[in-house]
Amino acid sequence: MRSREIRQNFLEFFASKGHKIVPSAPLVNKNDPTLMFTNAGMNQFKDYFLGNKVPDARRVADTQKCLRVSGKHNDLEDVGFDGTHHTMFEMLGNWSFGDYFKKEAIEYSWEFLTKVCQIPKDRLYATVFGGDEKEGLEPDRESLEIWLNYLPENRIIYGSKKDNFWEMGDTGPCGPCTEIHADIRPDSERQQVAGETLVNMDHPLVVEIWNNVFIQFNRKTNGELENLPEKHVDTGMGFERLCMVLQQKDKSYDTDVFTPLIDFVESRTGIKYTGSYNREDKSDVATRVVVDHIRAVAFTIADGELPGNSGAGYVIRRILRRAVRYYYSFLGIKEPFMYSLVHILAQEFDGVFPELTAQREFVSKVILEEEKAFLKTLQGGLSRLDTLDLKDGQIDGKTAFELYDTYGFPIDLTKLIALEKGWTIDETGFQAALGEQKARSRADAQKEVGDWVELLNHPDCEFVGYDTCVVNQAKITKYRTSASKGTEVFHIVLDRTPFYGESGGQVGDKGVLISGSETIHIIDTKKENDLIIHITEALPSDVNASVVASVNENLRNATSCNHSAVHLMHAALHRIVGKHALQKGQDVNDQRLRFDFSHFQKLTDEELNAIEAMVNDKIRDNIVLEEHRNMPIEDARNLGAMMLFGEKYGEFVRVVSFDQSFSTELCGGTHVSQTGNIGLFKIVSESAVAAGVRRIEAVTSAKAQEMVDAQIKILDDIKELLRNPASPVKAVHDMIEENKNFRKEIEQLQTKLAAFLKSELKSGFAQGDGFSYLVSEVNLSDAKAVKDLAYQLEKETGNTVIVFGSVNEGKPLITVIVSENLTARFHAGQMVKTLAANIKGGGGGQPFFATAGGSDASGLSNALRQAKELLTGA
RNA sequence: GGGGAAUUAGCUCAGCUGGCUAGAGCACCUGCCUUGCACGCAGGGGGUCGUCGGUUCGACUCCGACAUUCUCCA
Repeated sequence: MRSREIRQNFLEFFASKGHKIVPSAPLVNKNDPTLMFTNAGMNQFKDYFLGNKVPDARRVADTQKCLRVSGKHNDLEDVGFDGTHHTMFEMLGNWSFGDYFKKEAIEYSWEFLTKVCQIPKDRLYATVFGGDEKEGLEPDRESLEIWLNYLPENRIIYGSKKDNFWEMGDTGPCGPCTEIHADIRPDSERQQVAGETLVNMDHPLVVEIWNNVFIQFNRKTNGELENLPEKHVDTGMGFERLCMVLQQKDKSYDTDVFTPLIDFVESRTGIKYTGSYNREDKSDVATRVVVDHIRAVAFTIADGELPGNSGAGYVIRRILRRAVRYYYSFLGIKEPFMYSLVHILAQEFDGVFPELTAQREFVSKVILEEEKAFLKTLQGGLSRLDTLDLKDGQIDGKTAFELYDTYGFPIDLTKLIALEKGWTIDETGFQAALGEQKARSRADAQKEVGDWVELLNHPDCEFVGYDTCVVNQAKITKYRTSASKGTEVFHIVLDRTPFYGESGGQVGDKGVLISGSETIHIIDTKKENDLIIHITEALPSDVNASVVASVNENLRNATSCNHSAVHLMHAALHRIVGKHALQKGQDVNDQRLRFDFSHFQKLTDEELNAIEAMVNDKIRDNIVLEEHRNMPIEDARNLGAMMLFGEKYGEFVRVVSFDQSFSTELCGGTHVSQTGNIGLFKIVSESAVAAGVRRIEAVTSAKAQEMVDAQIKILDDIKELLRNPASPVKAVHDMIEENKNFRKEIEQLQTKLAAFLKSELKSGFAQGDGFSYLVSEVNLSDAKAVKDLAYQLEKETGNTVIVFGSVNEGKPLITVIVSENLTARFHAGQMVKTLAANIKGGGGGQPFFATAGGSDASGLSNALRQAKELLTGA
C-alpha cells in the first residue's frame, strides 16, 4: 500500500466515523512561549483539554506535521544513524472532546488496523495501564475488558506509569493510555520468541504504532488527581512507522515516504545507497541525513519561518547546515544541493500539505541561498585551517572553539580534517570553552517569573479595545512578578481590557491604570496564548479595588494608521508586482510600519512609486473600515480574504476589509475607521532581508508629513545657499564640474610650487664629512606635505641627511630623513628625539625617517642649530 | 537577549607587537608582441583604510561609541 493511500485511508476512515478532518497546524508555534515547534498532534488542541476554549467539533482527526529538534524532545543528533528517528514526521490522530471514550476509541483503532490496513491480528499487542500504588491509581481494567473482545489475554500487557500514564505537564489534564504494538519479525523468529516478551523492549521490529490516551483526570497543584467532568480521547500514530509496518519494511527510510528522495540523491551523486546502519558507512548515513533534513527545512520555511540567527530560524539553519556538512564530507558534493530536492518533496505532498506546492520556488530559493552562504563559511574555515601553525600536531581547544564560535566552522569537520592531516584535537579544551559560552548565555537569559497570584476566578480576559480605549471598572484577576537582569516588573491580567497585547506584528499598547488617586504606567502589553498581560513597574496598593484602564490614544492611533496602511500596501503590492508577493512578516508600531514579503528582485523606483501612489489614492477615497468579528472561516475564504501559510486560523475569524474588492484580510489588529485618517503614506526604504524576501519600511500620518517637511526644508536651504537658481539641480551639477576643474588646477599649482621650493632648497645643501646635508625651516603647514618634500629631496639627492622645521597650527614639527647608507652614522629616530627637547616635545620613527612634535615653536631655531652641530660633529 | 569576529582599490584579500610616504592578484585603460582557450610583456588610472570620538610627536594598526555583515550560545 502506497503511503499516500495509507494517509488517505486513515482520514477517510475517521470521517466515516463522524470525525471532522482538520488541516495540520503550522510547524512553527507562535503563541505558546513554552513550545517553539509543534511536536505532537495534540498541540493545537491543548486549549480544549485545559478548558480554555470550547471545540467546534467533538470528533476530530488529522495528520499533523511535527518537529522534534529542540527542547525536551530533541532527536536531531540521532537522525541518520538508525531507521526510526526523524526531525520531521507526521502524526496521525483522532480526538474526542467529551464525546466517545475508551470503548469506541479502541474499537476504531482495531477496526482501522485490522480491516482497513489488513494487519494480521496475530501480529498485534496492546498495553494497558497497570496501576500505581504510590498514586493510589487502580489498573485500567476498563480498557483491559474492552481489549479482551479483540485480543487473547496473553497479548495484553500491563504497563507502568512511565509507559502507560500520560501527563501534559506537572499539572493539568492526564490519564491512562493504551498502546498498540506491532510485531513485524519474520515468522521463523516469531515462532522461536513470543512477541509479548519483546513489547516495549526497544526491539527494532516489535514497535509501538499507536497510542490512545484517555484523559479523565486533572492533576491539581497539590498533586492530587480529580475526575474531569468531561472525558477526552487523544491519540497519535506515527505515520512513517505505520507505513513501515504496512509496506513490510524494517526501516522507515525503505518506505516510499523516503525512497523517491533517496533515488534522487543516488542519481545525483552516483553513490549507491546500500541501506547499511553501520556508523562507518558514511555515505549511507549522509544520504539519510539529507533526505530527512530536507523535509524539516522545507516545511518549516513553507510555514513562514526563515533561516536566521535566533530562535526558530536558528534551529532551521542548524538542521540545514547539518545536512550540508554530511553531503559535503561524505557524498562528495561541494555545491548547493538540498534546494534541488524541494520539487520532489512538493510533488510527494501535493494535495496533502498544499503550502509546499504553492511556494515551491520560494522555498527552493531560500534553501539555495542559505546553502551558498554556508558553503562560503566552510571555505573560509578551510583556508583558516590551512594556515594553522601547529606545535606538536595538536589543535588546541581554544583554536578549535574559535573556528567554531567565530567562523562557524563545525567541530566535526575540524576533527575530520585533523584526522586526514594526522593531527589531534584537544576536545576537552573545546568542550570547556563551549561550556563557558553556554553558561554566559544562560546567565544572561535568566528570567524569573513568579507564580500567578489569583484574585478572581475569571478565566477569560475580554478584549474591548476595538471599540474603546478606556474601561472604567476593570478588576485585576491575577498578577505575578517577573525579574530579569535586576529589574522587576509586574504582569497584571484584567477581566476586561482595552489594551492590545503584542501580536500579529503589531506592538502592545501603552497607557495607565488608575486606581483611586494612584496612576500606574503600563509600559507594554503582551499576549500569552489568549491571555492579555499588562506589564507595569508597580502594583496598585489595593489590588482588589477596581481600576480605570486607559490606553494612550495618540500612540494607538498612530499604530492603527500604520497597520491599516500595511493592509492597503499589501493589496497594492499584489496588483503591482504580483500575487506571489505574500506577507512574510510585519512589524507595526506608532513610529513606522515594516512589511516583509516574498519577491525575487529589488523593487524598481517605478514600482515603489506606483505602490505609494495607489495607497495614497485609497487613502483619499476615504474607504470606511468593514469589520466582521466572528465570521465562519469558510465565508471569509469565499470572500477572497488573504490567508497566510504558517498561520493557524480558528473556525471563526476576524475579517478586516477596506473595500472588499481591494483589501480583505484576516487580522486581529487595530485599524482606522476610515482610510482618510491615515492622511499620507510615504515609503522610506526598500531592502532585502533574506533570500527571496524584500522589506519595505514606510511612515504615515504625522510622521509622513514630518518627513516630507524635512525634505522640503533641505531643498529650500540648498536653494537659498545657491541664491535661488532657476534649476537647483543644474546649479549643483555645474558647481561639481567647476570644483573638479579647480581641484586639477590646484594640484598643478601645488606641484609647480613644490618644484620651485625644491630647487630653492637644493641650493641650500651643505657638504658634511662624506655626505651632504640640509637643515632648513620650511613654510608648509601640512605635515604630509613636509614628509613628501623630504622624501623627494632625499631620493633626488641621495647620500644625505635632511632636517626640516615647520609650524603647523602653532605647533612645531621636526622632520628628519637619512639616506639608507647613512643610517649607521645618523639614526633619524635618535636624532629627532634629541632635537625635540628644544621644542618641549617628543617623537620617534625609524632609522631613516622620523618626526617629532612639540609645544614650544620658539625653540625651533635652536633645534635646527643643534641639528647642524650634530651633523658637522661640532 | 548575550559572547566572538569582520569592515582596506570595481572584486578577492595581505598589512605581525603604532613610524618601511597604503600593497598583491583579478578586473579596467594605453602601448607592444601576437592572434589557440585564465595569452605574454611594458606602463598607467583607481583607496575619506565603515562612521564619529579619544590616546599619541605620529593611528589602517591601540581604546570607546555607533552602523552593517558573519558566527556561536540562549
